[in-house]
Amino acid sequence: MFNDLDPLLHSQLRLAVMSLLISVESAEFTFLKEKTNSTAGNLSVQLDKLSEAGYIRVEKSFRGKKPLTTCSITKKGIKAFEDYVNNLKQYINK
Amino acid sequence: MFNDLDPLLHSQLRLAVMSLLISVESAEFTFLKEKTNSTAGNLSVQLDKLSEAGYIRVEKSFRGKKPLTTCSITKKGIKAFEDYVNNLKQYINK
DNA sequence: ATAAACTGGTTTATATTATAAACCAAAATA
DNA sequence: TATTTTGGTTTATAATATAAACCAGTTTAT
Repeated sequence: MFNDLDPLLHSQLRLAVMSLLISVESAEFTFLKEKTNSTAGNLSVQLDKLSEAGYIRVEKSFRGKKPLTTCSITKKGIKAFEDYVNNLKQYINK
Repeated sequence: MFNDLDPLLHSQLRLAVMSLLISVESAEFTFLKEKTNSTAGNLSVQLDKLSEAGYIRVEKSFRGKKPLTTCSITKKGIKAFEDYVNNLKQYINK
């Protein structure tokens, strides 16, 4: 009846991040921070979790002299997101 | 862009309970326990939270000699569930 | 009749999570 | 050169989810 929801994705901030990343090639930390309306600290932690799960790729570089963190979704991440959405439908389509 | 998701509903077990209750007049504790595959303790706690929020009504009676807990969704609960589902769509419709 | 197991839960403790606050290095600005 | 801003990370705290322990009463087996 109710499939389990991937706990990693069943989190408002991480889900918002994945939702953004799934429709772009890559996104910068500051872009994600602004779009999700999150604090930098919280975002940093959640990106780590998604990254450790292999759902996203996080690349650190520099733009000019400033640090630049760029994120992109992985194949595994896309699959996980799609599965999550499918499972979720069992809960919300009465 | 992303509306906040009601934290009370953004919980696998509570969401499953609401999902069940929205399509029936009322449901017994044991029915909810079985359908959601939850432990009694966890279910008990989560029903309390939904009840305190005014999202469900919990009635305690007896069937024969055994205690019987019966739950039903309230108007407020229906509204909250519908709002939650609508907000959620922003996250999952890329 | 009495012990053992089961029903229908609640309460309490613990692990996990989310979030905020504090911090840091470097760069830009006043 | 002091102050603020940028772009974050780390650490501490609050909130949540979950499991484990418990409880009152009932049924079943001995």
